[in-house]
Amino acid sequence: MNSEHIYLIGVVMSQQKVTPRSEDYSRWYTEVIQKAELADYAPVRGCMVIRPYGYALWENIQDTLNSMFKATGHKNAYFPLFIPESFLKKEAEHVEGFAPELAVVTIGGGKELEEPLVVRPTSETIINHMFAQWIHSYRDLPLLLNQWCNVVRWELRTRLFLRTLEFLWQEGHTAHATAEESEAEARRMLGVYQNFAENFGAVPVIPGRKSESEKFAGAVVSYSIEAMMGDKRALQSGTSHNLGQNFAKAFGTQYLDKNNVLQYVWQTSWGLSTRFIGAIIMVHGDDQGLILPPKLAPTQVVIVPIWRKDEDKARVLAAVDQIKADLGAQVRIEVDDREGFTPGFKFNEWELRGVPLRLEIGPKDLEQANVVLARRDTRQKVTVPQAGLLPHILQTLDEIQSNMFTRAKDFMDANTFDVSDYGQFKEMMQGEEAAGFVRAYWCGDRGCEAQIKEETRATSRCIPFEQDGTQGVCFHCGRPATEKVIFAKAY
RNA sequence: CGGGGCGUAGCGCAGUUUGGUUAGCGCGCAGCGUUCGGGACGCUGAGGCCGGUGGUUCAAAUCCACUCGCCCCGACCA
Repeated sequence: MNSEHIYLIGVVMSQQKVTPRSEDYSRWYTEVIQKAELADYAPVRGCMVIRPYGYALWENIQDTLNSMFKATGHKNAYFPLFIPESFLKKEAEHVEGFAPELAVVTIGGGKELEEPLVVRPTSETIINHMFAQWIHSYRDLPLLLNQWCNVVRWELRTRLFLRTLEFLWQEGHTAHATAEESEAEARRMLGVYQNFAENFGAVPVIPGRKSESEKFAGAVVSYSIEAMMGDKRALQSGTSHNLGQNFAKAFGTQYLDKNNVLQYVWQTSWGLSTRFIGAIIMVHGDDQGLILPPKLAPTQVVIVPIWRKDEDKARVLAAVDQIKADLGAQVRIEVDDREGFTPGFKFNEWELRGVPLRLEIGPKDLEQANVVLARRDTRQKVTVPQAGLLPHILQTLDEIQSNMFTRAKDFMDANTFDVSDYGQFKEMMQGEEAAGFVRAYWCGDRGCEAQIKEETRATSRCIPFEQDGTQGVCFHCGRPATEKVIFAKAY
């Protein structure tokens, strides 16, 4: 490989397109989403339109998770949007948890319905209703299903991708013969999420158990992966629940075991939603806009051809066609040959849209048989020969992917603190700015957590699996504590 | 649901205090020409139920009443 010229791209710009993150983080967030054309506001409050670019990102998330679920033996199915209201009421904690945020249909075809239909906020109930009919024998177990769908939760305060009235997700639902199996399944699927988040989204996460008050309504135990956003707030990026026999008992989901004894099944459910797109935006983005991880980016390489005269144009575009033919099968490419936009404009636009790698090619490059590659993550430009371009690009995309993860991991680690003094914690959590993650001994008591939330607006995010095995005293109430917990301000 | 703010072109705004003829500016959009290696420029042009309803008036974007919607801040959340 020839000597590569490396230089940083000038940051001087004639006009600021996006509000800098340091100025107003949440404004930056909404502006980036709209300007990058990921999503737009819908005419209904709290709802959003996912635009083609955002949906392509979601499709890549779906494809990746789908192949992971296939590898773990899960099959896709689809259950109805409408759930009889009475179903929700069968599991006590479940109703209590979801009642305030249900959308309910009371009229159909112009007539008042005999029984109102709930628009699914999640599908445990209707799935159990069906499981009860499908499962008869231990031979029917385990039953491992997943569905991709939309769900509706009538939230008060909404944010694009993070919390909208309707959102897209996948929900896995499984039934098992033993408590050990359902526990193992819940943990296994959280592992799948961690693998996905870290190795595909380049989003480092802390896997752990949810506290009593943060756990899913109707679960015995909830697990989650927690990620740190660019403003040091926490975002729950995926959850997995061991439902025990709670729903099985409410719906009579039973099977005959080997001894011909009727048993309730043990269940799990787990979900990852379009919220994860919010995580990608906030974990990686900078003041230029999005930075998408190569493995999930709808476009991995954008080619910007540059020309002055018509004769140059023809030659440059011919070279672009050749490059496209060489790379096309292995790299997701887009060629930006729009007329009437200067190269500089296009550079900025594709950076805003977060394309990991840009390839510039113009008359000067043709003479030398070179191209210019510009990395989105480091904003470095290098000149490389056209010969051997494919392996070079593939390697660069790998480097970007791992650099993005490392950078995010370093940020999270640098903003995670061990604290034992509650006064210090309170100090840290003061003000609007989030201080990051605080790891502290905590007793696990519901009331204790409620007080902490009241006093600091921080909540327990998860009790990490990774513990050093030592014991201590609760940093808030002083009672004995066996585990350290992550506290943070959360989305 | 309580407190604060805002509705004028696709977006951002001016005009409203003190009513007056054809409602303006920037960006964006369309056409043409010159440009093109880090956000180019000129000319021409399209685009408005001034959130809605009712009232006052010779006359309402402007004054009055009601109403609808949105945004921000406080109690819930993938």
